[in-house]
Amino acid sequence: MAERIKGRVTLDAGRVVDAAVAVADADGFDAVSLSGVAAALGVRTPSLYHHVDGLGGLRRGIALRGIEGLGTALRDATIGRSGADALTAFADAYRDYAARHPGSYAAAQRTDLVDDGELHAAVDRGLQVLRAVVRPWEEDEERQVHLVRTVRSALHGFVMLEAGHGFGMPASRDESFALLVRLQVAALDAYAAAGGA
Amino acid sequence: MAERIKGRVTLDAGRVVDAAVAVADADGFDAVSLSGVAAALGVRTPSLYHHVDGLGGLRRGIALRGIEGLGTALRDATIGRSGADALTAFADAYRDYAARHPGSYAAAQRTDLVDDGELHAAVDRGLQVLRAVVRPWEEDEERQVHLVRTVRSALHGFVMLEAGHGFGMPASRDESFALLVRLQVAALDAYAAAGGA
DNA sequence: ACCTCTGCCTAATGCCTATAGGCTGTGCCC
DNA sequence: GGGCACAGCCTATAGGCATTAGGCAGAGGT
Repeated sequence: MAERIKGRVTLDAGRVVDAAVAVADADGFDAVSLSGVAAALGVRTPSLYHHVDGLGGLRRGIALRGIEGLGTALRDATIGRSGADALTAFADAYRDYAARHPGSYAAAQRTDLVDDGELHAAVDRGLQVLRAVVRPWEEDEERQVHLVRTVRSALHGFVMLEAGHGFGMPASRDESFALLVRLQVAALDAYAAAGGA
Repeated sequence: MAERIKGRVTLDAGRVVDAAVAVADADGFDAVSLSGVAAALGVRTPSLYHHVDGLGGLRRGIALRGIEGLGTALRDATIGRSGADALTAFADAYRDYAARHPGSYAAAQRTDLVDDGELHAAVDRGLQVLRAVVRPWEEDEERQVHLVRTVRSALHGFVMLEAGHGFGMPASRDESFALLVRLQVAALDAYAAAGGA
């Protein structure tokens, strides 16, 4: 496809994004620059334009990786589980992924990526997993949306605050997260018990 | 203090940050640049350095505004309320502030502002309000921390997702948020009923 | 009236993105 | 086996931004 052998291996869109993801996860999303990635690849900056569509395209590539990686992690974590068990596994996988790939996760939250069909589809694949997880508490698809948003908000918020060192108190963050998940389950139980109020 | 009258009013640290906040809230935090703010003020870029400490200082100023503004909004909203009533008012004020000041809110989440005493103190003032709000469900200060983190995560996550157009489904976001708040209350009730499990 | 100081300015540097156009080696085709 | 076409790297260049250095003018006190 786009692989040449000479002794020195040459570039490739995938390899460029690989390098960018590495920078993003190591030094933060804002630290990603074309010149930095080019330097990491041992190449001059303009050469990257043959593989990605400028800085915007590179960032989009990182975001797509983040979204897809998170989606598969979530899917893998919840396979064969249901109810509170599935929700807990989902939550742990979510937090774990964000902690391991802070740059890619942050990239996926860029607001300038709206109306991007491929990205939206990738996000939806992840949300389908969560939708399936909350189904035991709410059959109706219309109302599931609100539950999905609620759970997603809690997880996303925790993960963002944790990544941004937003938790100043010395109390254990693991413990806080475990409580958060338990409270989500309790909330869903209460919701179902009340018949979807 | 730093106000001169000539016919043309001159600069001031406060005025510079004012202009920056206006840009941030209108065009997004990432759109804030020294050159843009200088242009908005009818001034050349280097002139700003007499009032703020470069781009970093300007961003910090925006963040501080966001944190303090949010804190006072939260305090005002919860005065004279308690229990579920207070939590609902807190949540509504939180979301409302973030929606009205997206740039300042985003600025307040920058990860590069750790170990900044003044900022931390401002954040703590806001968190004290939330601490007081959850007190009816948990007296113990150690364990309050986890509840504060949980509620804060849910609100922060919702607000961030909403600001980033993360909710693709056409379902009402107001309704989702109202449910989120109700579920937080239900979760806290279940927590208290179980004696802090 | 002068002197100082505050606070604006111009000038210049360096890093970044982005575009245009040249050069080289690979692999195919004759 | 030799030339031809092309992929993919390169240099050169332009323009935007942050940042620093140093000049200049007006306000206010003495």
